[in-house]
Amino acid sequence: MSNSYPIARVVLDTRLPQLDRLFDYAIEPGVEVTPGVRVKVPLRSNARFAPGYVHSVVDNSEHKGKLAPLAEVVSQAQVMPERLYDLCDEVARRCAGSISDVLRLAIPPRYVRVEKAWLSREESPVPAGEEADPAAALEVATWEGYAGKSAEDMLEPGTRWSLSTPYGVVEVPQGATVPRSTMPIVSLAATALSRGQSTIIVVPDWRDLESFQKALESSLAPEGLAFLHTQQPPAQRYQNYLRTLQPQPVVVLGSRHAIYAPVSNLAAIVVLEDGDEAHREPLAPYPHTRDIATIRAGHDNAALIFASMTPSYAVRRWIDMGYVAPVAPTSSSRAKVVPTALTTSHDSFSSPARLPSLAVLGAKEALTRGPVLIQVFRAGYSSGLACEACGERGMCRECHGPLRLPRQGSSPSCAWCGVTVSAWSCQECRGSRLVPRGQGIGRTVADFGKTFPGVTIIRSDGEHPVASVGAQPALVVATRGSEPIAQGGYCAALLLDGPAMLSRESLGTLEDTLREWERAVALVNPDGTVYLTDVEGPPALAMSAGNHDQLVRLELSERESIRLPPAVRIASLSGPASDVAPIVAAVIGSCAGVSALGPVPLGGGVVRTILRFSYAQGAEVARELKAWRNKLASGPRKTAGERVKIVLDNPHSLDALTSE
DNA sequence: AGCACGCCGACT
DNA sequence: GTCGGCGTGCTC
Repeated sequence: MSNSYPIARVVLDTRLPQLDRLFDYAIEPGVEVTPGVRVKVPLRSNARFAPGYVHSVVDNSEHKGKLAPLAEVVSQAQVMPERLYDLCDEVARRCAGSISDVLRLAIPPRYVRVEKAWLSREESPVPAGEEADPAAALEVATWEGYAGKSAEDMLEPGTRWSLSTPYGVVEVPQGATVPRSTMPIVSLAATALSRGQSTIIVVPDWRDLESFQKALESSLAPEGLAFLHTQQPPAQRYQNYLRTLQPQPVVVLGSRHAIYAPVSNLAAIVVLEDGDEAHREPLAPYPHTRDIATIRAGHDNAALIFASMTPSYAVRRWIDMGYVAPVAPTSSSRAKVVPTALTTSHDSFSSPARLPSLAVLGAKEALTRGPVLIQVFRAGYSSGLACEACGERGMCRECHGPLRLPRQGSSPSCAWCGVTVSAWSCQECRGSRLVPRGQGIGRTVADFGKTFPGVTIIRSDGEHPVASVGAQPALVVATRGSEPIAQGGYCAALLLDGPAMLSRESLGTLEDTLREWERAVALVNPDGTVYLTDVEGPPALAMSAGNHDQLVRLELSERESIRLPPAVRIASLSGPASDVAPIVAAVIGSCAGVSALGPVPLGGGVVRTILRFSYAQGAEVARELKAWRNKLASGPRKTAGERVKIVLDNPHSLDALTSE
């Protein structure tokens, strides 16, 4: 079979930013090449071959000069459809990164046996269930009242929503208990599926994966489901990826990478808890699910749904701008939240379990009926400086960044802009001495045993997570983010270590803390009580009222005035000072209104500068940063290996000196 | 990254 | 006179 279009435009799978463009190769007679297939191409020397994907097949080339022929067509599987290339291209441009880096996140590694079986699937008989209605019986996941919105309204193409998920837990037919928050999302996905359309659900972590998997499997036929997550065995991941290439509608559930699943008839993208750090990709070019989802919803004209107990700062900002519309359950039954101050004044640091008596009494009473959750903060967090007199955080006058002591006995300096503070005075109380803040208190299970004698204690933490517990009375001590789901819901919860959580030295502290509290509250029965211990002021008021709007708006307006994300966009540049400085100077020079924080020395001649710019300037700044990065990559080899690392829009860049 | 081309010091 | 140092630049 000869080819009428003899030229293949190829995107190379390489880590070299200089090669981040399409290359033309001649297709030799008799070689069958279709867009999206994996190929091997010669690069500079015939001896070496680079892997790549065919972007398109054309009949003429812009390239002056002789075209080398494709070395090999790896397989006929069209794993990079044009729509996926277009999505990855825009993601790369937004992050000032290479498209091949993004493609590497989107397309799982090839697994030959799986691919061969998939390519010959037409020859194998269709499974009996395939022709059955994929959106079979939906008894549990019915659409509960959402302020006059129907599931159909939410699936309207191009609409954007912030969906407040309901509290509590619910039992699915197979007997598993899942958070009730899964229900409206499963219902939306089922509605789309019954109309012959696909949905992508991206969740932050393994607990949500498990819950949603159970909820989806209890409502939908397995033919209509595809799971894509990072901890999957490679064969299974590739199998499910290939499944999403098929035209049949599907509900894709997964972590970060699932957002790229190349389904062709996308009705909706659901991002669960977009404020969770796990939605940021730790590999270059560090895209965030929220941003990829926004780009993709635009490309696919799909509905975009940010589902969470409480909106993230970024989504709150979009709500206030009118970019997304908030929807909340008509009737929400949330457990009562009672802030309880410490009533005892004994030495809290040596006390075995530093608990207010009201909370202890409440927990003891609840333990006669069922499980009680105790949420604790994991030990070891970055401690900063605080006013010795009033405990207020030590902040930089110039940019409101956290103050650090670079060396013992030296003057404090700002971790964000590097300014050294010679004579500090507290803005709250005029105190003049800064002292290091204390570390979190490591509480042991044995400590709780003393306060609650004779009670079964179950521990769940990041290293040894427990997914679910039964309905029997037990004290479930869990680090934040590792709370098991209790059958029938918890009868009560104690949220401990609030002060430690809130004093974490990070831009995301309040947002993260509110989210982690609410997710614990959501696991408690609506008729249960949550004791928020030792927390006062606006956070305590917001939690007891069950409404964070005012608190978050206040925080956002402050960030607006001091130019911090998400009110502005940021780019973090770290690397040798001799490389960072000219980039910073050039970007500031050519894009009016861009300002820099830093450079801050990171040690070893490496510095970091944060650029701040408006959303309107984003595309221009990203383009310029990418051009600089490519220029440096092909520059003198002396500095290679420690090139400049560019990370866009990661508020974490502002957190610690050592991060990134 | 590789692997070319390219313009200055000690060698058969 | 050449052989070869690796600085700079390109890869269809």
